[in-house]
Amino acid sequence: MNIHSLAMTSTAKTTSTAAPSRPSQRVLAADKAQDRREAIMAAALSLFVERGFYGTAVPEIAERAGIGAGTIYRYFDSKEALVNALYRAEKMKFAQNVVERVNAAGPGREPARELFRRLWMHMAQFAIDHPQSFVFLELHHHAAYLDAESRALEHRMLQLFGMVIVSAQTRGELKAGDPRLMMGMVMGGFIGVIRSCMENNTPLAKADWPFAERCMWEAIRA
Amino acid sequence: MNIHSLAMTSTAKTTSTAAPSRPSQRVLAADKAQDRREAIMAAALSLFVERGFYGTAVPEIAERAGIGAGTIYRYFDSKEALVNALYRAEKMKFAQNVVERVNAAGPGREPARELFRRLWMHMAQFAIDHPQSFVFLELHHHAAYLDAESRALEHRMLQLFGMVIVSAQTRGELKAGDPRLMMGMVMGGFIGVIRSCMENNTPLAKADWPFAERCMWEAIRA
Amino acid sequence: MNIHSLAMTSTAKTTSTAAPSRPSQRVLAADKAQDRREAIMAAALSLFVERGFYGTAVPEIAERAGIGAGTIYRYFDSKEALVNALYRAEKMKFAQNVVERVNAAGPGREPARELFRRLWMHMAQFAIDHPQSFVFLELHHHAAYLDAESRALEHRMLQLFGMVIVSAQTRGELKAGDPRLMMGMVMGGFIGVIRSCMENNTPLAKADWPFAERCMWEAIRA
Amino acid sequence: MNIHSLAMTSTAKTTSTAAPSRPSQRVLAADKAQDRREAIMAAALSLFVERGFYGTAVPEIAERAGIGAGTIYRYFDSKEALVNALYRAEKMKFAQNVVERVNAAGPGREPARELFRRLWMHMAQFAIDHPQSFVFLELHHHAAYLDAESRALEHRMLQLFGMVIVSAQTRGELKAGDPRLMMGMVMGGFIGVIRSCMENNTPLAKADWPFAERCMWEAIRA
DNA sequence: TATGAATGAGTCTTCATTCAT
DNA sequence: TATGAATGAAGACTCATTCAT
Repeated sequence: MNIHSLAMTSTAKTTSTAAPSRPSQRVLAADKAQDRREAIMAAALSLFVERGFYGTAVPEIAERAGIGAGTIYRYFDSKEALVNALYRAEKMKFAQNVVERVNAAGPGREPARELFRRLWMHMAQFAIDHPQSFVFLELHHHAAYLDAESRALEHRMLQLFGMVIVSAQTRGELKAGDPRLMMGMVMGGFIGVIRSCMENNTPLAKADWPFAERCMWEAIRA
Repeated sequence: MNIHSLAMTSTAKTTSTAAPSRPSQRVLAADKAQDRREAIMAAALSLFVERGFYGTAVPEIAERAGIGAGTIYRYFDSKEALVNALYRAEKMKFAQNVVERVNAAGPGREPARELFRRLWMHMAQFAIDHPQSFVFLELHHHAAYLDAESRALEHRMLQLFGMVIVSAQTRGELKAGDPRLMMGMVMGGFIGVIRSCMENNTPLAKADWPFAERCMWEAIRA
Repeated sequence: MNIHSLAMTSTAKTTSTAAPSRPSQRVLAADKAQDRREAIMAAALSLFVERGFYGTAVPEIAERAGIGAGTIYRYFDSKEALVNALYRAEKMKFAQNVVERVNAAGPGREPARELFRRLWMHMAQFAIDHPQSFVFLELHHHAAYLDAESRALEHRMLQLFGMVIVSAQTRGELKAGDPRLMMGMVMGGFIGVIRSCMENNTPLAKADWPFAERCMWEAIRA
Repeated sequence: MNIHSLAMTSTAKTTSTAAPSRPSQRVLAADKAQDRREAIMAAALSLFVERGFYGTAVPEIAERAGIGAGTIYRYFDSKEALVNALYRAEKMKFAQNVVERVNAAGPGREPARELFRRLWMHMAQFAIDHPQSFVFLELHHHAAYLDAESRALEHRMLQLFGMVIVSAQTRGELKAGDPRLMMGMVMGGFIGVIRSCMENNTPLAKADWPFAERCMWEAIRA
C-alpha cells in the first residue's frame, strides 16, 4: 500500500521532438518546449482558479503565458485536453508532495496518531506551497470535462486513503464508521481551514495548522 | 443576536406592477408575476447545479421555466443579476431554515453541546430537503460573478456564527482558537459528508448524520 | 417508371412555427420564415457557385442574404447541413422542371428520338432559367460534404435515366453499349455546351440548342 | 499550327541557384532543387485531387513531399502560386502528351476521321496514364484562384483545337456549327466517360473507349 | 539552405440580449 | 405584457505564412 500504485499511464501529447541534427540542439529545443508547456499550464492553472474552466478563454491563457493563441494547440489538442493534463499533473504533484513523503517517513507500523499528524502537516505544507494547485484540485473534483483517466486517478487516491483508515479502525485507533464518510469529513475540515483563510485574507502560512490538526484528530479518534 | 440581523437591503428589480385598475387584479397580477419569478429561479437553480453558470444558456432556463426567453429580462436585468438574486434567495432560505429554527427552539442559555447538535441536524435536514440549494450555495461560494451585496450577505452570516462560537468559548465549552477557523472546519466537515455521499451515490437521507455530528463536536469541544 | 419514385424523405430543419395565437399571424410568420430560408439558400447558391463550398464563409452568405450571421443557424444546423439542403432542393427543382415535364408530355410509348429531344430541350430550358442551379449541381456532384441522403437522391435519378436508355436499346433505337457510359457522354456533352457558353460569355439562351441536340442524338442513335 | 504555339511565358519562381563554386556542384544542386520542386508538385497534385484546394493544408503537402513545411515557400511564393504552377504544368503535360503526339503522327493533310480518332485515343491514353492530372485539370477549370496566365494558357489550347475544327468544317467533313460549341460537346462527352467510370468504380483502362469515340465522332461528323 | 515551431487572422458556431409583433 | 426570432460579439480552433535556428 503505497503511492507507487498511483503510477500513471498518460496518453496525452508529449513533447517528443523527433531527433534534430545535433544532440545539444535537441536538448535545448526539448527544454524550450517543456518550458512552454509549463508556462501554458501555469497560466491555465491561475486562470481556471480565478474564473473557472468555462469562464476562461483560451486566448486569455495564451496571453498570460506570453505566447500566441494558436501555440496552445501545438501542446494540447483542445481546451479540455489542457484541463485534464493540468488536473493530472496537479494531482500527481499533490501525491508526490504528500503521500510519498508520508510513505517515505513512516517505518511501516506506526500509531495512527502519528500518521495522521504527518499527513495533515504535509498537506498543509503543500497547500502553503501551492495554494492554487490545491484550490484547482478542489474546484474540479467532479467537473464534467474531466475524462475517464483523470477520474480513475482520483479514485485510486481515495482508495489509498480509505485503506489507511480501515486499517487504523481495525486496530481500534479510530472511531468505527463509514471510512468514506470519515475521509470526507477530514478532507472537508482541511478545506474549511483553507477557505476560512482565503475569506479572511489570512496567508495560509499564518493559519494555526497544529491546532486544526488536533481538532480533526479528535473528530476521528476512537 | 438572531437571524433578523440578516435583513436584506436588496436593490434588485422587484415586481412592482404599476397601479392596475382594481385591487383584486393587482393582487392577481402580482401573484402571477411572483410565480413567474419563482419559476425562473427554480429553473435556474437546477440548471446551474447541473451544468454551472457558464454552461447554462438563458434560453434553456426560460424553456425549463416554461416561458419565453425574452421574459426573463422582464424579471432580471441580466444573467448575472439572476444568479446573484438566486444566490441571495437561497442563502436567505438557508438562514430561515437553519438559523431561525435553531434560534426559535432555543430558550436562550443552553449548553453549546445542545446548540451544536440542533444546528448540525437542522443543516442536515436542510441539505436533505433542498439538496440543490445546498450544492448551489457551495459551488458559487466565491464565484467571480457574485456582486458585493451577495458577498456581504455571506459575510454577515459568518459573523453571526462566529459570535455564537466566541460566546461558547468564553464559557469554556469549546476549544480556544480562531473562531473563524473553527467555523470553517465545522462547515467543511459538513460539506465533506455531503460530498462523500454524492461521490458514492448515497442518498443524503441515508448518511449517518448523528455519527458525523458527534465527530465534529469532538473536534471543537473543549 | 416516373419521377414520383424520387419522393424525398427530408429530415432537415423545417420552419414549423409552433402555433402562435392568431391564424393570420401564424401564416405571416411562417411566410416570413420561409422567405428568409429561401433568401439564405439563394445567397448560398450564388456564393457556392462563385467560390465553392470551402471558399465561402458563412458570414458572407449572411451578408448577401441581408441577415445576421447567427440567423443562418436558426434555419440550418451547420454550413454542411445548408449545402445538403441546397443540393437536395436544387436537385428536386431540376427533377420537377425536367423529368416531370418529360413524363407529363409523353403518352407513354413514343419514339426515343422524340423523348430525347424533349429531355434535351427541357434540360436546356432549365439551364437557361436556372444557370446557377445547374452549375451548382454539377460542381457538387461528388463532394465529400454531401450526406447519404443527397447521394441517394442523385443515385435514384441516374437509375431512372438508365432505365430509359436500356428500354430504348431493347427496341433497337439506340446503339448497344454500357448505358451508364452513354448517359455519361450525353450529360457530359450537355455540360460541355454550357461550359463553352460560359467560357465565351455567351448567354445560354443564345446557344444553338437544337443543333447540339441533333449532334448528341447522332452520338447515341443506333 | 502546332503545339509550339503554346510556349509559356511563366513569371513564376524558378530554381536559379546563385552561382555555387564548381560547375558540377551547381548541376547537382539544381537537380536536387528540381527534384524537390517536382516532389512538392506531385504531393500537391494528389492532395488537391483527393481533398480540393481549400481542403488541403500546406503542411500536409510538405509532409507527403517528405520535406519541411517552410521549404515549400522557397519554391513557391504562396499556396495559390503553387496551384497555378501546378495547373500550368499539368496543362503543358497534357498538351505534350496529346496534341504533340497527334501533330507528330499526322503527315499533315489527313482525313478528319483519322485525326479525331487519334486525338480521342491519345486523350484516353493520357487519362489512363495520368488520371490525377486529368481530374485535377477538370476540377480547377474555372477556379477563382487561377490567375490570368493560367487562364490564358487554357484559352490558347482551346483556340488551337478550334482551328482544327474550322479547318475540317471547311472541307465538309464536320457538321457546320459553332466550333467552340462542338469542341465543348466533344470534351464534355470525353469527361462524361471518365466521370461515369469514376462513379461506377470502373478502371479507366476498362472503359470502352473505341465505342465512345465512334459515338462522339458521329455527333460531329457532317 | 532547410526546418518546423510560432503566430494571428480568419473560420464556424454559440448565446446573452434586444425588439418588433 | 410576453414572446421568440434576430443579432453580433466572442469563443474554440485551424492554417497559411514567417523566421530563428
